[in-house]
Amino acid sequence: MPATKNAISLVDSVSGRIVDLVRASHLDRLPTERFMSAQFGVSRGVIREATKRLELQGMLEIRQGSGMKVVDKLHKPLSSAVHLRVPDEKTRLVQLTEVRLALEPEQARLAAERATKADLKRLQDCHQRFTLCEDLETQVLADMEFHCLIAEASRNEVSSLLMQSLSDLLQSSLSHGYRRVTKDLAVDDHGKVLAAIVDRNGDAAAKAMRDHLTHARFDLGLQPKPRRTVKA
Amino acid sequence: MPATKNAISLVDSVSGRIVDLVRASHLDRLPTERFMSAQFGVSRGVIREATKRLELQGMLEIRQGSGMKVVDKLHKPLSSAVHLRVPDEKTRLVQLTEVRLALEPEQARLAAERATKADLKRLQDCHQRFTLCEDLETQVLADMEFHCLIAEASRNEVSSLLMQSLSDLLQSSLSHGYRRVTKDLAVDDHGKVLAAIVDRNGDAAAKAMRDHLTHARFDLGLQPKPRRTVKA
DNA sequence: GGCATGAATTGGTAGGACCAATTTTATACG
DNA sequence: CGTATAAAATTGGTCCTACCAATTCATGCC
Repeated sequence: MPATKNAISLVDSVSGRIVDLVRASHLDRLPTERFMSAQFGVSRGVIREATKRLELQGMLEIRQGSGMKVVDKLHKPLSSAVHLRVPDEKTRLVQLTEVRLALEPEQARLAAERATKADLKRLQDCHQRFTLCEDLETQVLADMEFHCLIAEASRNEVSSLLMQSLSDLLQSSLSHGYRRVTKDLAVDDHGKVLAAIVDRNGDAAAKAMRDHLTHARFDLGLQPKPRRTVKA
Repeated sequence: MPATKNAISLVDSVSGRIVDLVRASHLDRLPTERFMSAQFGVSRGVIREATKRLELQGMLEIRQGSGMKVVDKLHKPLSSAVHLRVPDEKTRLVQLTEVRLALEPEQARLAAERATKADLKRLQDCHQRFTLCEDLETQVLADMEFHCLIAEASRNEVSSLLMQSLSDLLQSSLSHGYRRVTKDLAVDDHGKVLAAIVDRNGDAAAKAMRDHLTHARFDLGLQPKPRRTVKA
């Protein structure tokens, strides 16, 4: 903790205690600031700073007049970090797509190996929703949901967290006119990914996902950077 | 912003203004809380909450009595999110390694295509440092630095941000006795990755990195999950 | 029972006081 | 003049009280 050499600040201590409380109690709402201030024996200011920290970390949603709700949106911090690091939307989309091309074929491969029946059901339901939906906003949501479900089916929580963050970032960009209307190709591609997962064929799932993302990149008007031909 | 329906909170507004200030001025230190409170016309409490947010986002380091230093550690939030989501260290390491197996070969491939002369020099210097170092802590640092430099050389900032976060998380685990002493193999593997990057051979770089990470996984005693043989 | 209004509750903000850690300044000594 | 030490100033951390803004709950009316 850079703030002190040895002593831990009250805000640090209290935020840790709130995390423990949330984990131990499975509450869906936290007590009020005033109550916790009395219970923990600290000022309301310290509670505020601690709870604001947890809000930023995606663990709480805080509403004036309404209280604090416990949520699980731990992917939020990455979304904002990426936003801060790469403020330009086009650049960000290019880079996110490259990262997806690395990550998602492996997610699909692992999903083919690890998906439960419930995972497959969710994927199939989502695919059907995507196939049938008409408006752009619902398309974007179903499209991203399909990808997040695959990440979940891979049984890798870090990967899933990354995918949720990427999904948030992508939804913003895709809703801003970066999407051309080629839903039918995406539906076809998703179908191939899903079929390979259902067949437990990891290689096919990875290839189908790679093909899909390559199509999506073209669809979004994002060309890969030209290959360098000069030696160092 | 869940806190209000339409109005943006002062903390939100002020934190945005501080980000703009940091970006516009290239200051390495921020003015004091009291000064900003007067300048922005808000209470010190609001400044505190705003600056604490930026500290958590990896943009500031705050020290009592000393002031606020502007830093660029935007990867920090992901590190803590992963820590919150996957508290068990062994599980986390398994999952991080899987993510690395997806991400890093592509980073190496792109680095082979995009690395500048300066990138290559840094990689070579780092590799030499790794080769010559003796103590475990320096090994871990040089090892992770090599990987982060490759991510930087890929010219993808999102990827680089991810790698920095993964590196932080890994350093913690690797320093806790998860590492067996097989530095020579890692030096050999890094050498192969570097040679492929220098040769501008993306495929070879990706393969060398995949091989390296496979070795590292074995080295760390992390076995892949058994393949499922049952159809859905 | 549904709707409108007022009261209570809960988070948001302001400001002043005081404490704790760091930096700067002043003083003493060789 | 240079160095070490102490004191003062500065800067972040915490506490308290008061008041504002948004939401929820209770009450009254039709």
